[in-house]
Amino acid sequence: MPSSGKRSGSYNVATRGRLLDAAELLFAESGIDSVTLKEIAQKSGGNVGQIVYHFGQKEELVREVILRRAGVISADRIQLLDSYERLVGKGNVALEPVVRAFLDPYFERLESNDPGWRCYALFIGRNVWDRRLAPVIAEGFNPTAKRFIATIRTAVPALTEADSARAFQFLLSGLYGSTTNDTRFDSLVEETDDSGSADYNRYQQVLIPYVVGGIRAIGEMREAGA
Amino acid sequence: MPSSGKRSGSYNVATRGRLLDAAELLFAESGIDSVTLKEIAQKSGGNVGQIVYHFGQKEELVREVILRRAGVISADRIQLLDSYERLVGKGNVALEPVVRAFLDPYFERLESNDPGWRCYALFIGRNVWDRRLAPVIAEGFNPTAKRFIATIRTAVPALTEADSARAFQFLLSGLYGSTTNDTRFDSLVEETDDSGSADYNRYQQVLIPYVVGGIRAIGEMREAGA
DNA sequence: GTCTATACGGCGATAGAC
DNA sequence: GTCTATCGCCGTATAGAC
Repeated sequence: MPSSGKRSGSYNVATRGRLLDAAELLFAESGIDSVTLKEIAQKSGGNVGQIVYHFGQKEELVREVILRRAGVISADRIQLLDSYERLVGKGNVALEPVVRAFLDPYFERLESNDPGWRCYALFIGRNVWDRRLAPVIAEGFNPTAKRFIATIRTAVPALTEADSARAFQFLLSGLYGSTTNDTRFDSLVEETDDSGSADYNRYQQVLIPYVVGGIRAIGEMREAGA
Repeated sequence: MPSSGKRSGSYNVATRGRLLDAAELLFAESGIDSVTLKEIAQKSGGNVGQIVYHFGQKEELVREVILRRAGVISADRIQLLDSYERLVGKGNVALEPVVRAFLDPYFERLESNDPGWRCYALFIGRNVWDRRLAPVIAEGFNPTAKRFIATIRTAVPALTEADSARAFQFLLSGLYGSTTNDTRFDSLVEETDDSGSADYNRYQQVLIPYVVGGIRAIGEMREAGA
């Protein structure tokens, strides 16, 4: 990487981006392992050698697919939380705005024009708990996660630190369960007038009260002395 | 399949079981695709040919690993729900016992002597939303799921059918989030005195109030007119 | 009926020609 | 910076031993 950054070559950056886009799409459709490097190359209009050149091995390609958008979404979340804490004071946070600061940016991106975000959500949701991805997931998301775990506890002081971490894990599970699965939901609901496959908005509407109510209930249990 | 069932051969059933056990363990450790047939065969004390003979292809082996225990856990859940409904009357069910009827059998098996159940839970939790597994998962779990979705709605009548289905999906997500992830939880909690890696009981204690409180909150939102 | 031995096409990864 | 040749290993299929 000599002088001009993006320019030398102009190919470099563009090719990387196209390869990442293609990989993201195909990983979302079929999972990491079912997708071959050849398919990714074809989808991007390139060839296998380019992937090897730019990413070395498949694992690194996966890594960059994850981290590329993880940074963006994490910045959104932190920015919202910062703004809110500055307005109400760090010790005066309420639970629902904190939960919204975490969830809203995700749903907002899902409804944006860039369809890559929807692929990303499918891919991430289906692979969050994959052992092999744990280091990358942690690298991309743990700093923000720790911040939110601490803030949830400030909002609901009756929680222990472990309670708050588990509550956050439930929050994550609910989010990924909402954004990952179309087909199974459709097969569980008879009436079809409500199940517009990718209608994330409907999930968001029930997920937020669910999470807030759930976390409050844990706090109430602790206050009752359990 | 002629006369004697299990006997001709005694080998047949035992080999099948060993292969399924080995596959279950390895799938839980490393995921379906990372595990090779050779590894499964070695772990079971056999060879690749046995797998091909008994299951034809890897996909069918996966299928039988899933369905073997799905039937057992589903029967537990239905039996508990039936008993409860008979005692209080079908129209008088309360939310928490219904949630418990679904969650308790799972946690109970997790704490049983058979470590296969813990492998199964890790495997299922990491792969519930896998597209390729959707048909098998539906085959094994949907009948019970539909029953619980309907019963949750009886317990909280303010829910729409779609609400109840989404609530059930959150319930599932929370369960699988609890039983799937050791490492990430550990990396999010500083103090180590509470995080005895596989302490499912602690998850169960907070998951039940969380789910019940969350579903109630959705119902209250609907009653408030949203 | 149960299992072993062997062969085949396709994968990810590597090295090196252009 | 791009592409081809090659390697070892994978899942699968099959033919035949017991």
